[in-house]
Amino acid sequence: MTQKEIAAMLNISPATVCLALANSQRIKQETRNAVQKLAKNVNYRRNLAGRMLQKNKSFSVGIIFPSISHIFFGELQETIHHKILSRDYLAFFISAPEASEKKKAVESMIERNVDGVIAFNSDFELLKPLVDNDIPLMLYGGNSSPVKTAKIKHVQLDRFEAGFCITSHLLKNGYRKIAYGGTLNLEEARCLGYKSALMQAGIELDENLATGSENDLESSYNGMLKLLESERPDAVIAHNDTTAIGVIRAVIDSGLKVPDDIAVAGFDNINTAQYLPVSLTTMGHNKEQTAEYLVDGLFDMINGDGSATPDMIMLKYELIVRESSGTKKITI
Amino acid sequence: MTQKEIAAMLNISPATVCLALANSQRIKQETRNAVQKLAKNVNYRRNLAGRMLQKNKSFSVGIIFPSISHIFFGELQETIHHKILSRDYLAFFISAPEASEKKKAVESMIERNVDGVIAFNSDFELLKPLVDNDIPLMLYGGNSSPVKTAKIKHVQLDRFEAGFCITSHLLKNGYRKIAYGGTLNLEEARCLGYKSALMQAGIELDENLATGSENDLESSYNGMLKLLESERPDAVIAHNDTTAIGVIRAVIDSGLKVPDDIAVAGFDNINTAQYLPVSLTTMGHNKEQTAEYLVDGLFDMINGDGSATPDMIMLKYELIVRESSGTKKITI
DNA sequence: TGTGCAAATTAAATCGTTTTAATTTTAATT
DNA sequence: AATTAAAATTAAAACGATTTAATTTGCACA
Repeated sequence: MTQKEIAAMLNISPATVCLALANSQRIKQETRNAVQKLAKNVNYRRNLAGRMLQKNKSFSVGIIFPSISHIFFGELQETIHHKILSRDYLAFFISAPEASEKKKAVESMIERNVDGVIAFNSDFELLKPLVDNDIPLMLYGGNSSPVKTAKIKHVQLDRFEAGFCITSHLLKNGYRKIAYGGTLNLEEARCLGYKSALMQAGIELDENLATGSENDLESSYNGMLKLLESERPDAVIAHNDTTAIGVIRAVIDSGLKVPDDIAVAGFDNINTAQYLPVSLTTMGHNKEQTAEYLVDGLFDMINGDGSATPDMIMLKYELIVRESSGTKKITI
Repeated sequence: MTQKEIAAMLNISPATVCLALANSQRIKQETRNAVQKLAKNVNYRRNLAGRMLQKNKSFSVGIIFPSISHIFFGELQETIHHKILSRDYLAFFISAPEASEKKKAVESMIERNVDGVIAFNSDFELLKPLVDNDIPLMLYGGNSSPVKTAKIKHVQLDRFEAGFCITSHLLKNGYRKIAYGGTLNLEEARCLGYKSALMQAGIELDENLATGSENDLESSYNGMLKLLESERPDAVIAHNDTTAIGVIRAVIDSGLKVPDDIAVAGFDNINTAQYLPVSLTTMGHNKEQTAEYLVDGLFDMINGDGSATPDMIMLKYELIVRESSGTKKITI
């Protein structure tokens, strides 16, 4: 059923139908009622393709994740999704771990005329085509854009501070031999914070004291098992909470105890963290607020000039101490 | 940049450009090359709105979940997503816990002309408008459709068997007072299997022996704490793995041990289940295979007549025994 | 130099909605 | 009844890609 057909049924013009459906004042109340009533009766639903073409908008936004199955992003997705839906928009979620997939995702978004994009931890270079096509872009983490446009906003995360804080926490509690659960990348702020805190305590960073694993469960579990064959750290800072779960399990399977033998901490404060049999010490931040800023900021750029929301915010992490990091037992 | 503009630049007709871009044999190789080369140079990207309108297809499918943040669905989503992407389609994921939200989601899908829908655990009645609009529908769980069309397929889950199996497992290991972690709904197959196994062992179902909680972490945690105030089951069958995590934590916080004092089991075998500090006994099934059937079946209906894939498959669960269910210690 | 046939190209319509500018209708005023 | 202003409606074009049917071009052969 199309507007044209409705028009024919009522012996009026398609233009009138269109305006009446939009409840325009230009159309007599009586006519509007008639159109709306008939539309309802015949189950009319406007065709978005036609609308998109005419309006040059798609009423959808794209969300590019490194991985949807990463629990933390799943949690964010739910909230983001909700806020987008309430604006009568729909979201294309794309999980694109690899650069080549990200590139393809970006092409897809342009083809589909998305009205805006939120991208997580992405290399700006890959997102550039969006900017070239004047598509509002909201960045979360990742490297910051060298370009300054009215159509770009950022959520930065104080990962240096977070790495520093969690390391200091462990140091304060007496742990000295603190390993990194994941790939120790000294280009990354989190790792720099870790290094900096160690240095301040007079401890030299040992690059071998890391699992070197990917950030999934299996890999971090295996990485930790392997590390324990040659080293015996008294604490581990995991790249994130999921990684931490793998690390803890490896400690247990090596016949050791968390936190008595080895303390473990993560990042993100995923929902399960506090309910784990060994609850998890972690650096958390407010996901609800993050999602809100991401979506509000994006729509500010889509519907307005972007001036109603800040161009950048810096998210602070907060230390959440739980069972997985106790106090180092002094062995005499 | 549009096809028309490219046509103007080359002094040929838009029709030729369109055909050349589709690499049609009808166009001379030489012309095709010229068009494709120019298109690449000027960064031409076809506009999907125009294409949608003409083809009456959207090259996108809708996925309706009860909740994206439910870890199990997150895991499925990743796989499904991947398989859809590889077909040059995009997916709208909608998380719609409430009936009203599902209804809205369905309207959205129709408006947007999705080429097919996968719906999880949904009441068929709510999905009916899709069928009326001839949109291929793939159902996972939920109540089965009373309608038989070439455009509907099902994945059924043998939840009765699963409930029966996990309960039998616990009974066999000596547990007698087995509670249900969640809302005991005797309309639901899982619960019926539970009841049936109990009956077979000569145990009467005690409807009070349930936490009565929702299926999120917090609610199941609180529900279990509450239950422990009045009852002391020796095992708990949780509605799913996430629920099980909440239950286990409640047991621990009540000063009891899993599985020594209380055994716990779940459903779904989420990725974390085997890595938890107390690894989880659960009823699992092959997610990869599930996702494959869902997507293959859907596209079989979208692009073909649906005859290449079965109209219904029944997924069997498999018992995975881990630490959370030990053997009941005999107290003399 | 035509004739016929195949190959290559194109004009024009279509998909459904929206919008602008123009037209028609209605009502009010003289 | 004529004039004018306001209100209501509408014709027509536009968005961009695709497709069908028609036209043009090229080439081989007589």
